[in-house]
Amino acid sequence: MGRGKIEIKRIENSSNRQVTYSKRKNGILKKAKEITVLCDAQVSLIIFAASGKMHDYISPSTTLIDILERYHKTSGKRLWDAKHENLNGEIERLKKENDSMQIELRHLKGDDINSLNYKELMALEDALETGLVSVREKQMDVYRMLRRNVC
Amino acid sequence: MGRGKIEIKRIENSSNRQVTYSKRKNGILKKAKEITVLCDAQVSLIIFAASGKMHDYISPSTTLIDILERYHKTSGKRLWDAKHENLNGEIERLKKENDSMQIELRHLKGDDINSLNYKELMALEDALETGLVSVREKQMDVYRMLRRNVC
DNA sequence: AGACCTATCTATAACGA
DNA sequence: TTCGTTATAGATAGGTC
Repeated sequence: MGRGKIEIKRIENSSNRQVTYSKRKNGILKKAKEITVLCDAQVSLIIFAASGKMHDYISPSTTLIDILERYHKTSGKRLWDAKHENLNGEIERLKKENDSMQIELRHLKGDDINSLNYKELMALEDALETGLVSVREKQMDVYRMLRRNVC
Repeated sequence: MGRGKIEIKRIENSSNRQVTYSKRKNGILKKAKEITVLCDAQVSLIIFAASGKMHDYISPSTTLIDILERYHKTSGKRLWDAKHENLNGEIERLKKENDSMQIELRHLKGDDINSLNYKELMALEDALETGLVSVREKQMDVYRMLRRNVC
């Protein structure tokens, strides 16, 4: 549709590609509006350029959500169901992580340790001693710094 | 584009409207495919005829879900229902909880304590000492139990 | 409903400023 | 780069079968 015929394959020259994108994007948007008016159609059109810029058109008689619901019903394809499952999975994972950290924290604070065996208690003691050593060293560092600044 | 020019307004004759719908729908689908190939664009196009029939095109390099997520991010418009928002909210909450527990755990183990001030270091020392006392008491309990069972 | 036809209209590729 | 401009390719309205 222009001075020369072009093959339908990726336009290698990036500035031509950009120009063509912009023109054709406007063309498609216009067509979408036209079919909406001419034929009582309901259109949802979302275009992302390679650059990341987005353009969209949703027929004014409807909403994107409405179209997606109808899409879901008509095609049977999952949209946010799958998304929901992913989210639920992540929540499960986070909860487990949370629980085990909470238990570990309580143990370090000396709570809920009745169920631990002797070996576990020894490991816990080690961890606490190591922590205590580090913290006391750091305290001394801070203390020395303060002294030096004062004197 | 044809034997006669037409105004862009609803086509009153229903059979003409249907025919025009079918032709233009094909035209738009073709354009969507073309811009995808020519310009590396990613398109999601869903069309409902007044009759309820659906047609769609999603660029093969992506998925509708992916496009909707990007749409959500780019436009800020909500697409998902309240449930979805709640799930996202819960994930955020869990992640924060997770992060703060992780930090607390590291502190108790004597890691990453450079940023703590003297007061915080003292509180940490207290916590560790309390924990250590509890753990050693429990160790003694277990030890006494073992002795009693042996003798 | 399609599928094909074709005169006409529209979109746009290439170019220029 | 982003406008206009213009020659041409492509889309399609109105038809026929």
